[in-house]
Amino acid sequence: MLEKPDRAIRVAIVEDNTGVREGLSFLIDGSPGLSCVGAFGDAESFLAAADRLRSNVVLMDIDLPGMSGIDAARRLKAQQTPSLIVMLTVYGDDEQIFESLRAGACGYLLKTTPPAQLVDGITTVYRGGSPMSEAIARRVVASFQRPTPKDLALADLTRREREVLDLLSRGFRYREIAAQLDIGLETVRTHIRNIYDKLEVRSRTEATAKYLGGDLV
Amino acid sequence: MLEKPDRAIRVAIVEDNTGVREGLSFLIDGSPGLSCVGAFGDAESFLAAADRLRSNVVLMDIDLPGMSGIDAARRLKAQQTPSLIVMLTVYGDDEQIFESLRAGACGYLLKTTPPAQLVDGITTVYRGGSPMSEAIARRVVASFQRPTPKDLALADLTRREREVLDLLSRGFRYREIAAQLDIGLETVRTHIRNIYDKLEVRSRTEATAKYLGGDLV
DNA sequence: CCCTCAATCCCACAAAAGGGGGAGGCAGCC
DNA sequence: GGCTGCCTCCCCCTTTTGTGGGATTGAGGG
Repeated sequence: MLEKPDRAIRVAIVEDNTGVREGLSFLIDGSPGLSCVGAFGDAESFLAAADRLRSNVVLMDIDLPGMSGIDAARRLKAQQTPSLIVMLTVYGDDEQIFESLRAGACGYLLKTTPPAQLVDGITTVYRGGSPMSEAIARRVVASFQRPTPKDLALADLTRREREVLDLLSRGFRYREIAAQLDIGLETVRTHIRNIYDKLEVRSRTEATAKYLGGDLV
Repeated sequence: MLEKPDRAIRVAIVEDNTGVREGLSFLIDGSPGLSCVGAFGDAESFLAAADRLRSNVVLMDIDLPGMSGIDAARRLKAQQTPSLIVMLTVYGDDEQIFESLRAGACGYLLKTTPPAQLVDGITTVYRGGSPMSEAIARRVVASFQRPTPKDLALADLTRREREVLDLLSRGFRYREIAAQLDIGLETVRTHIRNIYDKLEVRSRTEATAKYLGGDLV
């Protein structure tokens, strides 16, 4: 039952707007090397069909009637189906970007993406890349940069204290830290007390949270 | 003192290999809209000159004699100079990628990047994007996805145990956890023992690392 | 009814961590 | 020469954790 050339990248579409959906389907089938193997108006019907589709790439809208595209991505990942998911949406707010990536999306394109770049994005994700609209990529990258409230406090730490804190946050015991730095256990304790003073914390876990910038508490 | 057209993107290069450095300089000056305003063989001399360069984009090698490109990026960010930093290196290991991004890099390109895409990357980062080689982008995106080895172990935890683990990972003491859950201290201890058993860890920090999916150790 | 399991609590002991104090050596600075 | 900051180590003590054994209740299933 071959309807399409076998080597083409099998693309599925989940998009509730009929016009957009058909436009995408048309674009994909009109692109050499790409084949649209399914187009769905909601996440539920897509998930129901996902198994037999054997799609390589899924273009997923986020704002769908019923289940959201993000939840759909999560479900798809939970299944055995190893599709590459590219979110295709009008929203570019941090919340949805990071939720999507956590849910397993490999790419994130805005609907303003020109057709040629959309096609390029599909081949890119299939090649092992992660297509993202420019502004999206910047936000993703920016998320790695510590907002630096911690850097201020951490800036007061001496070199040695930083070393100790680093090891401390990795879970090493005092004696293990002492061994690694080749100093005495009491010295480690002194450093740690000074670190706690400067960071205004009272335990290893709190210090780790501050060090890693994770505002856990 | 205008040596170059004023509207060109001012690009600085930090790269210890002379041949590569000159090649990059040549490429940039030969690209319309780009101007190489400085090329340095080490981080120190670049940082010393950074103020007067007024570069918009810095192409930064990582493996340099003396200070590493990552440290240089950190320093540059610490200065007031608001240059956009694009790492350009042969290394693509996770450690260096994420350290670079944390240090403030806005892009990460491998040296295998073709000249045309390199030029494109410079304009992209100047436009507000974050150029990354395909494999790099995928790693960055993948870092958001909980590797889910933890989910498997975590799946065995009971509802109560999850609650305790969550509080435990936030640094609360046993008695504080007990108070919040309105149970006895001994019960908390029992839960924690069971959690440690199931997660196969022996300390709070290890449990936290597994819970947060952060492979700290 | 018996069994399992989650959830609760208890005792005891050892190891680790946290908090107070003090102190010496050494480098750099005024 | 004094002063300061960093690194180093020591004492004593309390609190918190980790580990070993238990036990009881209640819900749910075979």
